[in-house]
Amino acid sequence: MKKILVTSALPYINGVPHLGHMVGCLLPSDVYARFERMMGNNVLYIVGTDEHGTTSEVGALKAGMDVQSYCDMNHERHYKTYKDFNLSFDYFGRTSSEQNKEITYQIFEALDKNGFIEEREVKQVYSIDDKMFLADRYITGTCPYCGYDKARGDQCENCTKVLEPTDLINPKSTISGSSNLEVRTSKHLFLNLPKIEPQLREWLKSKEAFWPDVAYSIALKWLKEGLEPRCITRDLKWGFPVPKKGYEDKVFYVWFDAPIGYIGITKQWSDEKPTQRDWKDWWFEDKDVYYVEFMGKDNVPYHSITFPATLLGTNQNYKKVDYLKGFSYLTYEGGKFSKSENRGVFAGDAVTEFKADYWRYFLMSNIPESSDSSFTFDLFSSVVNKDLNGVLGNFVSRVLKMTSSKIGNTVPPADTWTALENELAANLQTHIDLYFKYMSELEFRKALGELRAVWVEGNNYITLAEPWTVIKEDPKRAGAILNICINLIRIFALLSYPVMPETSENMMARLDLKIDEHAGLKDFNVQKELLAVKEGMPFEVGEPLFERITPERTEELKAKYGSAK
RNA sequence: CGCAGGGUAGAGCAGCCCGGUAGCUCGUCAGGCUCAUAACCUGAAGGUCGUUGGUUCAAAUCCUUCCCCUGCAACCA
Repeated sequence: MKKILVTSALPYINGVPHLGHMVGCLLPSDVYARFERMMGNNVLYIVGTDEHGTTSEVGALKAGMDVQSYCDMNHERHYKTYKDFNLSFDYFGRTSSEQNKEITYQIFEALDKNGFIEEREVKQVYSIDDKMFLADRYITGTCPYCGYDKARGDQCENCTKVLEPTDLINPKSTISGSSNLEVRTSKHLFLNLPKIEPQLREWLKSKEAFWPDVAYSIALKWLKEGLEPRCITRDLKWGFPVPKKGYEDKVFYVWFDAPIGYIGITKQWSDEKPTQRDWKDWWFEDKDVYYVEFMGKDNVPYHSITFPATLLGTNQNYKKVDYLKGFSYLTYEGGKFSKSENRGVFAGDAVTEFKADYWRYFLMSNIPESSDSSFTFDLFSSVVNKDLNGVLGNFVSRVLKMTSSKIGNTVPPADTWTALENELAANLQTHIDLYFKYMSELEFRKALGELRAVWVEGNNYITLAEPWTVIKEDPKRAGAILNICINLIRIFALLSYPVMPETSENMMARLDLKIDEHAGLKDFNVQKELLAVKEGMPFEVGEPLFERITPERTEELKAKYGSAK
């Protein structure tokens, strides 16, 4: 039994998660966690909200709330959304927790003691009316190059030139609109990445053969361009106060404590049952843990460079990522998801239209693994109607309805296998072996392709075996064929569980069975599994597993979610 | 010359690392079946593998030119 630690990039507290966020880290991490549990492994799956930073402060200000209550409220909102998608995390924590504070301090002090922290003076824009330092992007003005009047202090969106806030003509705070700004000097702490680089380089090299291209090449790019010391403190109120003399009025930069949040949240989890759980069993290199991280490509530099460097710099043997699964982006009907423009499907709305499993299956089978991919309702409808209804749902329906009407509502007896059953078992075993292989290698598109191929084997078998013809001459043989088919339903349910947990439970319930979510797929052998549902066991036909999506409904959805450019 | 990823049948993807009959799903067309959800099964048509030049007996695959899409460019997360 392997110990597998799974984390998804922590969604930022302010954001409204859309399908792109779901598919870009949260959903695949859940599918993987469920799969590895089913394989009998000891999985710890950690998610939570990333809460610090200017954006929450500003968000709270706009909502007229204090930051803590604002984050409390949004934390609940995120939690509910992910529960609606059936994410099976062991703990949904917060980067603002006491536990994370404790670990952040511990790591910081180790880095400081080891000489990886240095002081530097930084010039920054201060807004006198807002009484705060402004991050570059919270300053707008006219671009000196192209004259665009909404250029941000970090970059002009119009001409794409990278800017300094001081380049802007007529700079203003985007928070209050005030132009009462001045440049002030402030002392900050930096993590000396160049000093850690040799260790980091060596560690990263060991991942080259294993990580997906998207991840490794991005990490390498940063090393090639040369690392620079990275500022880890901010002049803000909302965050962990810096425990160092002269820095009492500053907090840690959100990107310093956010990834440490994986550890902090694990401690939140273990603090709930301190006699049974220990975060230290998961977070040190000698604990024999396999650690897999999921994230979008924008997050890769932080997880492949700065966070590992932070951990390496402690010299405390903290667990670092073994496999970094980076994803590209999902675009929406050819453009970007945008809450402000009301374009795209947001996670909360998605589950009001269709149950989570529709989205889970669709997103996993079209996950942006090698390049960006596009969500369209045409494709969504096609996948739901073809794969879920036509292939899987229809198989369950035809088998149970036929058995019920021709034989009765108990499982008919099995019989000696013919060449047909032997061939079925052989084909299934081939696809299932590949399914397991691809799942454990985190090749989701390929894995989902094999899952679908497994379902097709069912329809293929029943077509070739023709129980509707055989029953006229040989009812016993027809019953044996249907016995195999009912066993196939159970097998399909077990295999589909990581992707579509609700549907799997529904399928199993029809056969009066339950899913074993721990080890249900361990030592899976088709020959044996095809005999699991025994003669005489009762079953229910039930309603269709999925609803079809009509062309009219597809058009309605497109209109409702703003697909028109 | 900023960097990275991508450009393969009408659509969406695999194959590229380790050159050697271009594969899968949807869609289209034809056939089969009638247990089932206008579904299921089988077969066919459809591709000068973005572009230029090169290496090689042989290039989607290796090197090179240019073009297009996406993301990043370190104080937004």
